[in-house]
Amino acid sequence: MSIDLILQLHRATHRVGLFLAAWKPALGVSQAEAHILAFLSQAGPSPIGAVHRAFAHKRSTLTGVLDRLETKGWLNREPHPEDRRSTLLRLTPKGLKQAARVKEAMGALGQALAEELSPHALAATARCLEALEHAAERAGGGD
Amino acid sequence: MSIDLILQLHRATHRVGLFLAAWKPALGVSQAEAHILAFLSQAGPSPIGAVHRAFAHKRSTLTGVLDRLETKGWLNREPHPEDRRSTLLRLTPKGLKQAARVKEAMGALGQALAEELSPHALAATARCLEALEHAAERAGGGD
DNA sequence: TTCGAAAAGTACGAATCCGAACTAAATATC
DNA sequence: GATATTTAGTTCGGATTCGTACTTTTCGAA
Repeated sequence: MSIDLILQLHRATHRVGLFLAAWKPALGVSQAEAHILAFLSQAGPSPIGAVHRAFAHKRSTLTGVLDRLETKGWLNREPHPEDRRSTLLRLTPKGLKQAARVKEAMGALGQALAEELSPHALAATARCLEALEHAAERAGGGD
Repeated sequence: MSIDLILQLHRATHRVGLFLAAWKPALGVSQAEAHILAFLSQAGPSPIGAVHRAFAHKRSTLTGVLDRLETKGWLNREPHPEDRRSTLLRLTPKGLKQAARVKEAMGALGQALAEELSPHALAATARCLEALEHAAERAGGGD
């Protein structure tokens, strides 16, 4: 029964958060901040909208998180060269260093996962999550 | 690479939230409230600790959510007959009705999922999420 | 039996997140 | 070419969540 799958999804999400919070040496970032650091370090400089689509945060939430990251000196907002409405987010060297630490923590979790599950099972899960996103989006979760 | 899996997990979680928020007729409950209603209607009267373990919310968060549900008349706190430290949560008839609506919405999402994925893939995902929980918990996410 | 953890919850202020209204630039329409 | 719509992002006040400290009860020993 797939209601359980949804409940399980949320439990797993919370536990990932607890794991990152317990990581030593302490990361000193909230979960949302960690995600955005990891995302930007993989995707390179991106407009805010791309981050929004990547995580489905509320836009106003994103503004706040980005403010915090900018205050900490981990990223800069710069004008988008091709669209004056838009803002480009770029990690600073300090931000890149911090992102590396975040990815290290996430990688450790991935490592632990890989010890328990086959690559095939992991790939199946990625597909399932993707399908879940699509299903939720089509069925009414625009924004 | 499994960092992406973690980022994807959060995106999927957010999208499920958007789906539930967009459900018509409106549910009028937050995500956390919806989860707890669904859980209690499946598990029956439970102590707060069981709900805590089921979702890995912070305990203080749980107190607030339960306060809201109690104010709305959807659940009661009653003393646990066998442990005077503990409190038993019981859905009221109104709460059960509300839980049924929540489960209907979740079921619709599950339905959409089932159209895209085989039962086998869903089962693989459930196992993977379980492994993820265990990995995160063992590796440092106690509470 | 009594004393020291450990477990179950709550209280409260701080941090975070969200909804609604807003500005500004790009695009479509007439 | 003027105007309406869409897109990108922010602001602000309220709702939610969290961290820390606290109370009460239970359990395990000395």
